[in-house]
Amino acid sequence: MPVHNADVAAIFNEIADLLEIQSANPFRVRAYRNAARSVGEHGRSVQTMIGQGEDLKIIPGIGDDLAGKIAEIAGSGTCELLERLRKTLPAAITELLQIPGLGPKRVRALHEALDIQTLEDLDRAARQGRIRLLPGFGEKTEQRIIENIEARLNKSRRFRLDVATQYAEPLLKYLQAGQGVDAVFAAGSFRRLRDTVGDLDVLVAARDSAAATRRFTHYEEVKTVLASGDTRSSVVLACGMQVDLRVVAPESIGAALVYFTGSKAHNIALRRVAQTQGLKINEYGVFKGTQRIAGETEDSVYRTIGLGWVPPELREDRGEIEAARTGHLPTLIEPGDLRGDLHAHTKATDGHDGLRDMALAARQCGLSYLAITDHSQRVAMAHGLDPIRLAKQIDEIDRLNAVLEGITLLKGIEVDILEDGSLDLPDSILARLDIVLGAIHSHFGFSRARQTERVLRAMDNPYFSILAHPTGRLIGERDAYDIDLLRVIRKARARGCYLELNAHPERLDLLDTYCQMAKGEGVLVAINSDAHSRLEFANLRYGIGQARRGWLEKADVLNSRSLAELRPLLARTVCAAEST
DNA sequence: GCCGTTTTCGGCCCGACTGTTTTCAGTCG
Repeated sequence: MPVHNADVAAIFNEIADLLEIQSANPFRVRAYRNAARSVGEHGRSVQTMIGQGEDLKIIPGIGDDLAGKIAEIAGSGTCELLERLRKTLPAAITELLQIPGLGPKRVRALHEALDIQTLEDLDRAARQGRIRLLPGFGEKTEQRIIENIEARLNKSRRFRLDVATQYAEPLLKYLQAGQGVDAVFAAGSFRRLRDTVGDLDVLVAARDSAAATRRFTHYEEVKTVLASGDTRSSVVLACGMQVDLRVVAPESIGAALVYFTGSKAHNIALRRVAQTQGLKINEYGVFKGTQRIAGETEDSVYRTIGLGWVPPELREDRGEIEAARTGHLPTLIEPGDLRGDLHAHTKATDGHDGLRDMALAARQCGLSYLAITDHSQRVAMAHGLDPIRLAKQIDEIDRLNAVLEGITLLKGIEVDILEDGSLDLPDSILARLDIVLGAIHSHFGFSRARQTERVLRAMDNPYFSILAHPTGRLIGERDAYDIDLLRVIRKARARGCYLELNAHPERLDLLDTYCQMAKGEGVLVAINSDAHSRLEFANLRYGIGQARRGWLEKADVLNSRSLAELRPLLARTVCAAEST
């Protein structure tokens, strides 16, 4: 049974949760969380590494013990420590930690005092008013628990794109190796590079559909077969993700791809266009009466109804049909278009690697400049920089730039935007930087008006360059804070500053629709990795995907500029503010 | 449980906020 890095990460996270509820050494807990993140984001499969005799300890945060546990998980699918912990605490108890406001201490108290083991137990106890009676709990907490459980039940489970990728890629490879299989494609939201994926849609072009279907339902990660017919089948994988398979004849693959890539809205719009021309589109092709006139390729489908081929990322019925008809489809940004990265951390704060390693890794990814933007002092948990430590880092970067070849480090900061919109560091030190990212890391609950004013005021600072992760969302964990982004975008234009599209797959923030909005307002977007280790520049691919969904072209992206072109664009911030 | 240019032990993540209290524990980032 293949074990993916995401599986190891899930086990380590569960161990961390259970240890925390048991009040274990917090540093031990953190070691498991670090390891979960590190393994989950490691570019190479740990199982493959073990198979090839490689040392797991090259992964940050993995030492002797955890390397052993990874080997154990890779071999058996589980871990003795986890099994032991599950015997002392009910397995479902970790899901209680998902409820905002409930941490390890309260979960433990709820378990010990009221024998609460599951979300259902929790919901019942809250509605019966039993929780408010416990020491340390009150009416407000009880009410919040009820609300948060409701919010949770209404959300169907979706997988983050990077997690879905880890499960999808091996499955696609497995199906491709089947006998008589012409081609295999992922379709649906996965192909459109949506930030999360519900069900995975897979398309197989094969003559013998029964054989292809059989191979699919016998995939070793299949837990449940929901349906299994000649051309269509659905399964649930061990990880909980549903996969829908459709097998079509090779001559229909183009039409099937269009149909199963969607989106639904895009398909409806396409069919409407066809209808006006007396044509019909379905998953088998484009038809004039009963005669099939296209369908082998996607391009043939679009061309036959008078449209240009639409990149999958644009297929949301957000204007792409009209653009395809009039020849105004954008030439979307490509991974190779990025010349630099404007957001990265080092071990001076919460990153894993030093300046030099980060610089070399960025160069390795084909980038020619990298902004070092560690946290500012307010983010105490990350050991944020105060003016003295930042000044030291500035000097270090100067020294390093003198010897580095093929890459330039920019001096920057990810400075906290404080409650009143002021910045967490004095202008005297910001003035020495090449770039200032402003970011919100606290008070997510402000009203829309207050949150918006806070950010607008921050942009008044003449050194402010880029608003980092502009909505603060963490996919599947925390909603975006309430903010009027159109006003923010217009302010950015007036002030000569920019918005970030944070490429980390748990953020992908700016969202696609706001990218489109920024583009419409003439504000450039910076696609940044927010790398916390030298391995995380690979995340830029997810940022590019989201940018493409947001219609961004090379010219719309700040860091598609060469360093020489970039510098005046960053300098303009000061001029623009001073002239206002 | 990891890590190491004060290196094999002892440090690692601490300030702010909330809701509960009446001086603070728990949670969050």
